[in-house]
Amino acid sequence: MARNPSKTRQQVLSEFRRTEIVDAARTVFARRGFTNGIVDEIAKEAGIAKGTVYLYFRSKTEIYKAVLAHDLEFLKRNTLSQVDAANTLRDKIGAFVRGRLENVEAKKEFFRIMDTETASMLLTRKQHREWLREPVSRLASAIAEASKRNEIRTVPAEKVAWMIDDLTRGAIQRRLQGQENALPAEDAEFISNFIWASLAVEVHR
Amino acid sequence: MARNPSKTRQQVLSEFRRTEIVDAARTVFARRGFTNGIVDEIAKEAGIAKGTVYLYFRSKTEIYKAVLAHDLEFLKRNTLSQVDAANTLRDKIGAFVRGRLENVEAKKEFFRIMDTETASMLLTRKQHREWLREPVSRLASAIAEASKRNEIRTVPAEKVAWMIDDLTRGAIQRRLQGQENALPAEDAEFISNFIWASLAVEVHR
Amino acid sequence: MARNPSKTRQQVLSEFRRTEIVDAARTVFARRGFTNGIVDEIAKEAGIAKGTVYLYFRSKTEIYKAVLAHDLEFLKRNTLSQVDAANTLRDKIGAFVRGRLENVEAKKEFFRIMDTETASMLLTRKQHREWLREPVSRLASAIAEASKRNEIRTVPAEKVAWMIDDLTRGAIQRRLQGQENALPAEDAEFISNFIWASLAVEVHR
Amino acid sequence: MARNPSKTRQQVLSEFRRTEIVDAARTVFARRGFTNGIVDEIAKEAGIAKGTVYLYFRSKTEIYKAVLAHDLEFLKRNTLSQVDAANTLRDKIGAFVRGRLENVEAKKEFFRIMDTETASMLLTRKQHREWLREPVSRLASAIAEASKRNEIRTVPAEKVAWMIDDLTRGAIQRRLQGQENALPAEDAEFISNFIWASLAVEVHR
DNA sequence: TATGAATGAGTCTTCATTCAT
DNA sequence: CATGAATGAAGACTCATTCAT
Repeated sequence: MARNPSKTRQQVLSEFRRTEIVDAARTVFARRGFTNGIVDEIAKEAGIAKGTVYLYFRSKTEIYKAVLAHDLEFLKRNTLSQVDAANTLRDKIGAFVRGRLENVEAKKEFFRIMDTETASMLLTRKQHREWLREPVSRLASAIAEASKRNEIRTVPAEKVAWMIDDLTRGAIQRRLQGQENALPAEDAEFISNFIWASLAVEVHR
Repeated sequence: MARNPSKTRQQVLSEFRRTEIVDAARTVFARRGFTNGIVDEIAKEAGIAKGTVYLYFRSKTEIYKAVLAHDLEFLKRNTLSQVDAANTLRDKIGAFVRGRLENVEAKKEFFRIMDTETASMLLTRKQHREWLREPVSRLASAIAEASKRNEIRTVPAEKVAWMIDDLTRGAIQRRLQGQENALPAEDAEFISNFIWASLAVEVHR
Repeated sequence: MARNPSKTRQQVLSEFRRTEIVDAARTVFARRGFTNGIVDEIAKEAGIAKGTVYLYFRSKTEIYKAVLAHDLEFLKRNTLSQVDAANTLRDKIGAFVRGRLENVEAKKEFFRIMDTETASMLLTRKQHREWLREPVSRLASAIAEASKRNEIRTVPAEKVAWMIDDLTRGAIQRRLQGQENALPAEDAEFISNFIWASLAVEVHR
Repeated sequence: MARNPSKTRQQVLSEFRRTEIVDAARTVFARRGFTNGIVDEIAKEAGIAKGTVYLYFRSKTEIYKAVLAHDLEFLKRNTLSQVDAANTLRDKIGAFVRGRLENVEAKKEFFRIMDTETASMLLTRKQHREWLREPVSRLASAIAEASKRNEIRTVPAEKVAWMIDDLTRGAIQRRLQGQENALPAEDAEFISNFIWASLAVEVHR
């Protein structure tokens, strides 16, 4: 609420510009990919001049990284908070899948960028891990604990967590391609149930 | 088996060159992606001059398509034959997953190319479908039938088939990133079991 | 006359650059022809970088067209105004021939380009007609009228007009080759008289 | 009739091939111009392999020169013999103009090549002069003599001869462009008469 | 001789980045 | 800070010429 005294007017303005550029870049990169996404087009999309872009970013690659950083950070936070908010493993899995699928429509452009050759080529392995791996790890922990509590059968938690991620990614991809017309929530529900059915199976015996 | 007598020495040589170029291109595209894979580099990799490449392919794009066509065709045939050879649904699922995972080491470069934005942009939707969708559809049919025969619970066959594909792809990706050190067969086994556990569940009730 | 207030500084500068490039291109194309006139050479001749050329013209062909458009337009206007200013047919013929010959020295490069295979291949037939044909047609009309008024013998006006054009072009070519050392005016005078002598002949009977 | 003993079988064959190539080249150059006339296309047109072309000609340019040499030589001889065969100046002029115009249909390709930037750029000034100038000079001599004999008014013979050449060229060009549908002989007749009318004029007074 | 596959120099064109205003 | 004109390195593609067979 109170004006943060550490941020000067300049800094606020500067960050605002960076955000504008990142937003424009997201749109352009989603439309054309990294190589064909032209700086000029980003500038136009942002309503500024090409040169201005270079006042805020060292290079086209930096812009791209900024887009990824911003969006992956968002995705990470978002997923983490939703997973953390759920109490049972079943709900955590549901939260993970639904959380992402429900974001697809709103974050189409981001998801389109994510699955790109360039994305993985430009990020440090470390960065990539941190962003993508952390939510999965959180899920893995929950799985491990549930396993320990015998709520589910014994499984390699990490691996299963990644599999949940795989299923979610696949669903997202098909959604982006217009190959899926069910509601996101339904879709998520089905995936969660499918996973749960497998995990819970031995316990039910 | 029998030597095709209609193939002249020329044709054989010509096909050999095409193959050499496709092989070189696969390596280069896997290393750099489509845009950064320079024709000159492909030529060098193939041990020929740049101009020679253009004797066999009209354009860089055509080379890329040829790589995909060749490898996807292989993948399709391979998967189909293995799936068809299996008798039960459980085995078919196993064959699908294992068939792909066991290929990863040998076809690393191809799989690296596959998951690329460019791949889908350059292929006709028709081709893409035929290659990627057909094995999945085959699996879907088997699922549908097993469902009808009450071997598994009732599920949307197509969707589940795609999910199996998703899980396989994810496993392949982690394998390519060196994130997985289990044997492919073990990995495949786990995935198949995981799926089967979910599908078979209600029948056990 | 009045300075056009709608032209911004930018537009003026931009038009200036275009003109510079067109001028440089004229020189280069006259020296080497279209195919051998390299864009880089045009740029150097204009004292700018190669890339800059492409800020003002979409392609080498467009530059070439611009040269032709500019020069043919000038030639057309120039010829038309001089022909129109003359009162009698004899004077009109004289104006046509002299008008062009007197331009040779100043517009050497342009005339060198004009007689090129490429010139006609790159222009729309429509454009070509408009520029080259219109002055000839004007002359033809004058001939037709003079013929009707019995100032000259009866001749196919259009054909004779083209013949006057032929004679002028030939004279220009020889001039460009240094094969002619008479003054342009003298040369023109001789040609006009030669034509007039033929046209007027039956009237003298 | 008798076999020329100085020509070996080899030489005959060799000359035959050269002619074939020159013929093919004429066709291709007429179709595409020098720069766009590809050696490969010439070879195909001649029904031989590309490499073979280089057994007979050092370079593409040499082929082009050979085409010009052959055709200009033919044109020169043809014109000279027809002009020489005529007795009066009037007939000589008629022979010159008609001789060429009647050849247009048969030698379309050659005439199309002739009026090309490249033609003049590749020929030595000397060669060009010899071929184009000689027939004109012959005409000039006839004019000079007729002038001396008072059959025509006094004119600069050389210049008038070139003008006759100009008119003929113009007529040919329009014919090649399909802009003229009169018979060649009629066309030639009109031009000759037009010239003669001018030359004879003062004599008639 | 004849072939035609191979070569690589030469050109157009694009676009990330710089810099004078 | 903002601009957008200018730059030039980089890359796809063509085609005259060579050369092994």
